[in-house]
Amino acid sequence: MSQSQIGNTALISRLNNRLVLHAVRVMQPTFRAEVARKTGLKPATVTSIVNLLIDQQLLREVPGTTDDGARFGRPPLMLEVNCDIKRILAIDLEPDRVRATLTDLRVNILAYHEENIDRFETPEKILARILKVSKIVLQGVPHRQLLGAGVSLPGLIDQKNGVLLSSTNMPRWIDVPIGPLLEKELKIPVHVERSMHLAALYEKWTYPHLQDRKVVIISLRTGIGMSLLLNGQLYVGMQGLDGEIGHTIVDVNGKACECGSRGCLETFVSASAIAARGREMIDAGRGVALAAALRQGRTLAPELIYELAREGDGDCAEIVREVGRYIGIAIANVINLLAPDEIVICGAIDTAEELLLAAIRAQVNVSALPRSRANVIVRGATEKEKLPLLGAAVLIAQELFELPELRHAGMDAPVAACG
Amino acid sequence: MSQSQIGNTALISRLNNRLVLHAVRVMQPTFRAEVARKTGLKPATVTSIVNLLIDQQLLREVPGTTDDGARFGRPPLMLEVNCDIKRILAIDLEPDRVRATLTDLRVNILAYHEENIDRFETPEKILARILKVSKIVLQGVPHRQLLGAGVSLPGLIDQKNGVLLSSTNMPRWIDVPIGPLLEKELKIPVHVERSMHLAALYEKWTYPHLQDRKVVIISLRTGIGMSLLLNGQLYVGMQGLDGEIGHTIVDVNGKACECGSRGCLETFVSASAIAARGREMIDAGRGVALAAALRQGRTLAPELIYELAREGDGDCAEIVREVGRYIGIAIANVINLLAPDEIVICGAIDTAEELLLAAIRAQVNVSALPRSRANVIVRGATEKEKLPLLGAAVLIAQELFELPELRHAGMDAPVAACG
DNA sequence: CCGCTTTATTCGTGCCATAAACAAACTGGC
DNA sequence: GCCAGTTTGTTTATGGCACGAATAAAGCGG
Repeated sequence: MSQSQIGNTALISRLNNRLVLHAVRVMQPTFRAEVARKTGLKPATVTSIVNLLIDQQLLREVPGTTDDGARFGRPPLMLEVNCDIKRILAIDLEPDRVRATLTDLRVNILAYHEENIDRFETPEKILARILKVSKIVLQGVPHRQLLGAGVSLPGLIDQKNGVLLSSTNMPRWIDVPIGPLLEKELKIPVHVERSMHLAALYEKWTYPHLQDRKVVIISLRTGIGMSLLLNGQLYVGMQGLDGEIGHTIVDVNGKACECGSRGCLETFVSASAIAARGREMIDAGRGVALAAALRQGRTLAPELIYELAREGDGDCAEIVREVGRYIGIAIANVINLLAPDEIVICGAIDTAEELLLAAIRAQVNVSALPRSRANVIVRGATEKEKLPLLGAAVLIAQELFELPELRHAGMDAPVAACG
Repeated sequence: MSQSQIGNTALISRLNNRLVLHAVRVMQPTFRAEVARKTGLKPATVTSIVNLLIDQQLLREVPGTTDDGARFGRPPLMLEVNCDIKRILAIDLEPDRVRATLTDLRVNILAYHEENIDRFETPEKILARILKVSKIVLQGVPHRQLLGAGVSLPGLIDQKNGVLLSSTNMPRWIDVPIGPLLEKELKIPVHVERSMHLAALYEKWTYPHLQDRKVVIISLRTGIGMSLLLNGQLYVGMQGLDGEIGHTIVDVNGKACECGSRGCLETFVSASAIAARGREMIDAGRGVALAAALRQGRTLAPELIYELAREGDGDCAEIVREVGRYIGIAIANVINLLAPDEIVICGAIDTAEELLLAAIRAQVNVSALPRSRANVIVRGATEKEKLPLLGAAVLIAQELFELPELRHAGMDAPVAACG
C-alpha cells in the first residue's frame, strides 16, 4: 500500500547493513576504519554492523594487511565479502541459445553451460532445456545455498509477475509466466528482467563509480537496443518498454520499417540491413573480398563484414563506417536529450570494435552539441559476451548490497488551491 | 565527502517530518489518522510529528470536518499547511522580460510584476531591473518571513554556484554569478535553475500523482526544449545540459543548423523556421490571409500563424500541422527511447493548442512503437504562461516538503576479482 | 445511559546510532 | 627496553525516535 515505510527504525538498520556490505564489496579487501570513512558511519557503528554480518557469514576476516607499505598505528583487520556463503543461478535466454551460469555472491563464474535452441520451438520444450542447462551448472550445490535465480529475457516482460509477454524473435513466446514456472521447478526465488536492462545492471555492479553518473548502454545484436543507468538507478520505462533506440527516426523520408514507421535507425543498421548493404555493394561490382568470402561458403552477415573490415578490406570498412555514422546520429540525439556522462557500446562488435567506435565518435563530434559532446565518453563494454547473463546474477546479488529507493507515498489527488 | 549519511538517526526524523508535511500539502485539508494511513507511519508517530510541526507553525489546525457526510466515530481535527508562515520570491529571467512573484508556502501567487528588458543590455543593468521588480513584489513583506528566492534562467547554468554560464539569446550574459549577486542584495538564500527544469518541477508540485510516473515536458518558445520528470525526480544531465530536443536530427540529409549539425528539429520548427515557412508560402502565391495580416502591420511570427490557423485559415493550419508533424517525430523518438507515461506540451502554443496537439498525436501514432504509444498521454500543460516562474518558487518550497535522495557513497575503484 | 466506532494522545519500551573512554597493536627514537 | 605517537577496534552508557498498548475523546444510534 504505502510506499514510504520510513517510519520503522528497523529500516535504517537494514539500510546501514547494506551500506556496509556494499562498501566492503567495492573496496575489498578493506577494514573497518576505512569502511567508516567511506560510508560516513561512525567506527562504533561499523564495528557492530560488521560483527553482525560476520555472524551471518556474509563477511569474513582475512589475513593480510593494507598494501600501502610502512604505516603507523595498529594494523587493521582485513575484511572481505564471504562470497561462498551463497550461490546464484543466472539464466540468459536468447532466440538461438540458452545459457546458464552458477556464480558466487560477487558474481564470479563458478560453472557455465550453454545449448543451442530453435527459436520456433514451443515454450514448454525450451523451458525443459532451460531446466536441463540449469541443473548442469547446479550440480553439487546444496539447495539451501542458493540465494535465487535471475533470468535474462529477450523481449517485453511483466517484471512483477515474471511473465514474458512477447518477443519479436521468438514468435511462440506469448504471455509465458516463466518466472513462476521456474520458481516452481527450482524452488528458489526467481527474478526476470530484459537483457538490455541487465547489461546495464552489470556495468553498474562492475564500475561503482557509475553510481553518480548517467550512462547510456547501447547493445548491437540482430536489432539495436538501449538502456539507461541514471545515478546508479536502472531506468525502466512504462511497462518496461524503454530502450527502442533502433526505431529512432533518423530520416523522415527514409525507407519503411517493419515497425510501421519510416527511416528508423534499424532500416540502416539492423543485421539484415547491413547484410543487404553488403549484397548491394557486390551487385554494384564492388566488395571483392566479400564476394570471395561468400564463394567460400561464408554466409552474408554483419559478423563477416566486420571481420573483413578488420582484416583491412576497404569496402567492408566503408560499410562499417556507414553503420557507425547512423548509430552515431542516434547516439548524438540521445546525448542532446540526456547529456549523459558515458556511452557504452556492447554486443556483436568484437571484431570491428575500434573501427566502429571511431566512426561513431566521428559522427557524434559532428552531430552532438559541443558542450555536451565535449565531456562524454564513448567506449566499448569490457565484458561483451556474457553481459546479460552476468547481469541476471547481479539482479539477485544486488538484493543484499543495494539501497532501496526512498519514495513518497503515491497520492493521486491534485493539490487544491489554498485559502 | 560521503554522500550517504544514513547513519544519523536524526535523519530519519527529518525524513518523516517531510513525509508528513508533504502528505498534508497534497491531501489538504486532512487529519492525523488519514496522514498515518497514507504515509504508513503509526498514529502515535504522526501525532508527535504533527504537533512538532504545529509548534513550528508549519501546520495548523482548522475548523471543519471531513466532507463525506455522516460518519461514525470521533470527528477528526482538520489540518492544513500554514502557508502564510513564510513567503517565497520567484524570479523568471527571459530574454525580453523579467518577471517576479511573491508566493506563499503552497506557491499561491500573492503579488506579481513584470517588466520588459532589452536582451542586449549589460548584465549589470538587467540585474538592477531584476532587483527593482523583486522589490516591488516584496513590498510589505518582513525580511525574516522570506524563505528564499528561486530564479529561473534561460540558458546554461552552474547550479551549485548559481552562475549563468551562457545564454544563446542573451549574448552578454557569460559567467554571471547571478545567484551570489542576488543573495548579497536580497540577503536571503537564492537558488537558480534552468527554465525548462522548473517547468517540470511545477508540474510535479501540482500533480503529485506524477510521483511514480515518467513525464516528458516539452517547451516551445523561440527554440524547443525538453525536461524529464522520472518518478518524481527531476532529471538533470551532465553539467545541467540535457533537454536539447531541438537538435534531434530528424533528417540526415536536412538543412544545416546553426548548431553545426544537419537536419535538426529546429531547422523545421524554430520560431524563425516557422516564420520562414510562412514567407515561403506567401512567395508561392498562397497564404492569402497571412499576407493580408502582414499588410496590416502584423509581424511575421509563429504567434500570428497560430492565430490565423485557429481562426480557420487553411494555409496557416497546414503550417501548424507540419510543425506538429516534425515535433511529433521527435516526440516519437523520445517515446521509443524512454517509454514515458505522459508528454506535456507547454510554451507559446495557446492560440493553436488543439490543432498542434492533434497534429503531434497523429504523428506519434504513426512513428512511435505501438506498445509504447498505446498508453502514453500527450497533453498540454495546465499552467502555460507562468510555468517556469512558479517552478522557481517550487524550487524553494520543496526544500520543506520533498524527501532527499538516498545514495551510496561515491566510491571510484572498480571491483577486483574475488579469490 | 450504553454499546459502537473512529480519532487522538500518553506513557513506557526497545532499538539503534553514537559519544567517549579504553584497549590493542604497531613504529621510531632514545 | 621503554615511552611517545598513531591508527585501529571495542565496550559501555546515552539519547533520540518510532512504536505498541492502553486510554481518552467525541460523535452516533438506540
